[in-house]
Formats: sequence, structure tokens, C-alpha cells
Amino acid sequence: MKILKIVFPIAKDLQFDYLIPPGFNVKRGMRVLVDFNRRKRVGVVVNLADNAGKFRLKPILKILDNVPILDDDHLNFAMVLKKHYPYSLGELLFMFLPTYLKKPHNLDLDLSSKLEKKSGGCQIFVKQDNFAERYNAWKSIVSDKLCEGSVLICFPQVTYLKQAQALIERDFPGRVKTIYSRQSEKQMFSSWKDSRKNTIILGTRVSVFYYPSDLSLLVVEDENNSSYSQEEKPFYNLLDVAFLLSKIKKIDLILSADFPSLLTYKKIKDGKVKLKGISESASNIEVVGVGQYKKTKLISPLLIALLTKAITAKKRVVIFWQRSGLGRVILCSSCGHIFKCDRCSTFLRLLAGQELGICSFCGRKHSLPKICNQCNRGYVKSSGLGIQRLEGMLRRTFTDVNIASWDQRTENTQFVLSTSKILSTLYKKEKFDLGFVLDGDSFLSQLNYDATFNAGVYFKKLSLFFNDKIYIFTRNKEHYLFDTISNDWSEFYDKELLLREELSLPPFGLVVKIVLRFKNEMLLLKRAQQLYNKLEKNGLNVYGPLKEYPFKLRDYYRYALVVRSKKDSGLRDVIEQQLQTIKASGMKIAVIIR
DNA sequence: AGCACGCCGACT
DNA sequence: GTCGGCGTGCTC
Repeated sequence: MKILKIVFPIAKDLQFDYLIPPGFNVKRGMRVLVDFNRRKRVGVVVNLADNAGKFRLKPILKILDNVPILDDDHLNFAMVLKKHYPYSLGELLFMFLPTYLKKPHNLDLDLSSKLEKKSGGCQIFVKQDNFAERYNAWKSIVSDKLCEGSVLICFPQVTYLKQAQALIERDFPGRVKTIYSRQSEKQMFSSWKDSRKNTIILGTRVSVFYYPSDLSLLVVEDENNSSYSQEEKPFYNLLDVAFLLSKIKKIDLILSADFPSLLTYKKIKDGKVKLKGISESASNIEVVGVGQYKKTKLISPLLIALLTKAITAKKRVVIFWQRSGLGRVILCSSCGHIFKCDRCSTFLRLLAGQELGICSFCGRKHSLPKICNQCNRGYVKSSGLGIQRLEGMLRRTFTDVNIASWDQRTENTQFVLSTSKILSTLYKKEKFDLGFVLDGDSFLSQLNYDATFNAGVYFKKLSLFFNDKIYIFTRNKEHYLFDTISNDWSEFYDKELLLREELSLPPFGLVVKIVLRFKNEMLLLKRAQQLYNKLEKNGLNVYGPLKEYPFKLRDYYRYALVVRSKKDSGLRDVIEQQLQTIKASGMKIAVIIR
């Protein structure tokens, strides 16, 4: 007698057996309703098998789909993802289902549309300075592939997607659907359902899991964008997932950006990805060492001299400063007490226009006393150098110059003050003459192995907006990034690749970060050290335990271990094994693979 | 994941 | 005594 192998979205990688009641025509890939642990739950059939007779089996209650909602490609895709990410088959398969279908709703699907594939499997990197140019470069491919099946175009953010949607809908009226996680459950379900047949799907990083069976082309727009890494469970990187999906489906993959990610660049060098578009561009970056000035002195004599020269030459200038708003911390004017979040180890930021402090990490809002509750003397104020204060300082120095923030700028604004907002302009790009990055070092200070590279790409991206030059101010002129950043972009990429290869870092090696969370700080550290020892005994290259920033988040302390290895070489299995014992002690664990 | 079971501290 | 917070284990 045949039975069903069914999976559920639970961490344990188990398949559960159920009986098929007579007259039920159930196939692999269908959703079924079953009684599971005293509750009615939706499961996905992954196989039909012979009864092994180990358990007293329950029959399934209901078949929810008229046809298999997940096809063999989905199952293969999940099996491949399982090798890369520490999630169970059930967890992965349920990631392919829109929220509406994780619940026991019936589905009647017309699966008559089949992929009419002609050729595929080609991977291209389209390099152009802005979205409009890139879109023009791959528009005709989208148009061709649309005859064969559906096209999925991924965007890093919803705002980016919405802007692009206007442009794409003009060329393909009535063919466009959007999928992103912040739309309503019904909306997402309806987009998912309607995008089964020769449509263009515009989506954010989640959309790669909702791809239709007739997928004929995958496009990742702004492929080097850091939002393609999901920093919460399930941890994944869209770019890796996109490569895997294009392989499973044997379809073309278009990566599109002003500059490639390091992974893509390596693939270009290895001849696996074809480069289309401009390969060289003259660099206009000048690194300025400001080591001799005091740290607090942001407006240096050198900056004043350069800006004065720009005024006489009637140049249009953008000055970059990362910290938005009024300032960084909230403190007492008398005792200097800095107000912190009550459940994180972080300083509060003043919420604009309100007498509230907000924690940027957990989002909790705290009411603030007028008079400091520590010393009962000083008043509570916000301090630090935000962009609004910088604006004030510049106004005092350059009294007759038209200065405005990015959002308030007009054609007559000569000095524009901006955070990185400038990068969200997709097309009809406004050109400026001179750029000044005042806090170039703030991008280098992170503990992350790819912080330097990301900073370099960021500077290169900014440089595209300037006719003359962009100055990067730094106190770290010796930093290796500044040796090559002023040269052609590929030189800077080559240097980074060389370094990564020497250190066995991605894209050559594998980096796995294990974050342990626990409410008891001492016990957590003990467990983290135990895990360190275990992993090291297994011959792994381990670093840590390092305090994860912020150290305390939502009442949980956090330590991270970083494991590095040359190739996959069973690293995942060893880690998984060692984690089991720690998991049993109630520690919360996140595993991030890069 | 969620839900039951069971242990321990607080309270009428 | 009992109520309930939360750690632990299980789901065919």
C-alpha cells in the first residue's frame, strides 16, 4: 500500500508519513490538509512511498490543490538550496508559497501555459551607469523571452521597483505584475496567481522564491546592492539564489549594474559571465588625506579652499555626510549621561520634531525627561554632527552661497548637502561638477570583511555623478583601498580579488558566521567558547567569540563565531553537527553563510 | 513553528 | 494550596 511523505515548515528535517484515503488522487507537489500534532496543518507532499509500518498512520484530511502547486524544478531547487543554507526541506518549500497558500485555502490553478524554451543558460553582466541605460540594453531580451514564458526582474527596494515599474509598463502595457513582501496577503496572492503565464514580474529579493513554472529569464537589477543580502531569518543572498535558479531552470540570467559585485566580477574573469557594455571609464576620484586636522574640525582649511575655488569657477557641488538629521546621541548637559535603549546596548537617537528617543535597532520609542533623571540638574539635549548642523556650519562660512539639502535643492542650489540619497535617482540623472565625501572613513570602520570593498564600490558609484571630480576625505590615507580607488575600476577589483584569494575569503572561500543569543551574558560567553573549542577540534578555522554589534539586542546578548574554509568541504555538516548540542541548551542560533 | 507538559516561585 | 511564567520535547 502507498503512503505519502509530507513536509512541514519546521526546523527538523523530517518527512512525515500519511495514509491516502480511497478515491483521493494526490500527486507530489500538492498541498494537503492533515492532522499534525493535534492541529490541522498544511503540508506539502514530496513523495509517494511504500508503507514501512513504523508508525500508526493518520489519513490526510483534504487535498488543497487541483494540480501540483510545486513542480519538480521547485523540488530540485529546494534540494540545491538545502546544500547552501541550513534550512529543512519543509522550510524551503514553504518559502515558495505565498502566505495565503500557507493557510488551508483551496486553489484552482490553470497550468496550461508551458515554457516554450528555445535556448538558455547564458549569464550576462550589463554594465551601464544608470538604470535607464541598462534597461535599454536588456529590454529587447525581455521582449524576446516574453514570447517563451515569464520574466522575473528583481529590484533591491520597493521604491526602486516602483520607479522602474512606470518605465517598464509603458513598454509592456498590461503585462506587468509586482511581488514584494510588504504588499497585502491577498494582493501578493493575486499577483502570484496572475503571473503564471507570459508576464513580467517585478519583485524584491523575496520574489525569486515565487518564480512561475514558465520562467524564461531572470534579471537582477543593481546586482551589487547590499539589500540583496537578507540579514534575518531566512538568511540568504539573492545573487547566490539567482545563480542557482538559473542553473536549475537552464534559463538566461542578466545581472545589471553600474559596477559588478565581486562575485560577478570573478565570474566575468573566469569567462562564466559575459560582460556587455562599457568596460572602462576614466576615474575622477581624488583621495585627500586630512590627518593633520583635529578630529572635531570637519570644515578644514583645505575644504574651505576647495569650496572657495568652486564658487569662483561657478561649479555645482555636492557635499556628502552620512549622518542624517540633527545628531547622534541624546545626553545630559550637566552630567553627560547618555540615554540608552532599555533592552539594547545602543544609544537613542532623537526622533525629529518629538520629545522621544528611538532605538535604531529594535525600534522602541522612549519618552525623555526634560531634566536629566540621573543628576536632576542638567537638561536633556541631542548632540553630534548631523547633516542639519553641518548645513548651519557651512552657511556661516559661506554666507552668500545658495546651500540646501538634497530634498530641498533647486536648480540654483550651488552647494547640495546629501547622504547617499543621490544613488536612488534612477534616470534623467542630474550631473554635478564636484563632490566631497567628508566622512570617507566611516565606511571603513566596520568589522566586516567586505566593508572595504563595499566602500570602494560606493565611492565609484558616487563618482559617476560628477563632471569634474569627487574628493574623498580620509584620515587613513595608508589604507589599501586608497591605493587603487583613483584608478580604473577593474584595478580596484583585481586588487580586492587578490587579497580575498590569499585569505580564502569569498568568492574563493566560504565564511560562516554563527551568532549565539541568550539572556544570560556569562552563560552565553561560556557556551560560545565551548562551541569555539569544538569547532576548532574539528580542524576548522574559527575566530571569536566576538561581540556582535549591538551586543545586546531586544534583551538578548549576542556573540558571533566566524568560520572560514577553503572550499565547502563538508564544513556545513560539521557545523550543523556541533550546533545540535548547543541548541539543546536553549541558546538561540543564527547561521549566516557567505 | 506552536502547543502541552512539568517544574518552580509568588500570592490570596 | 493554586496560578502562571517559561524551559523542553514532540509532531507520522
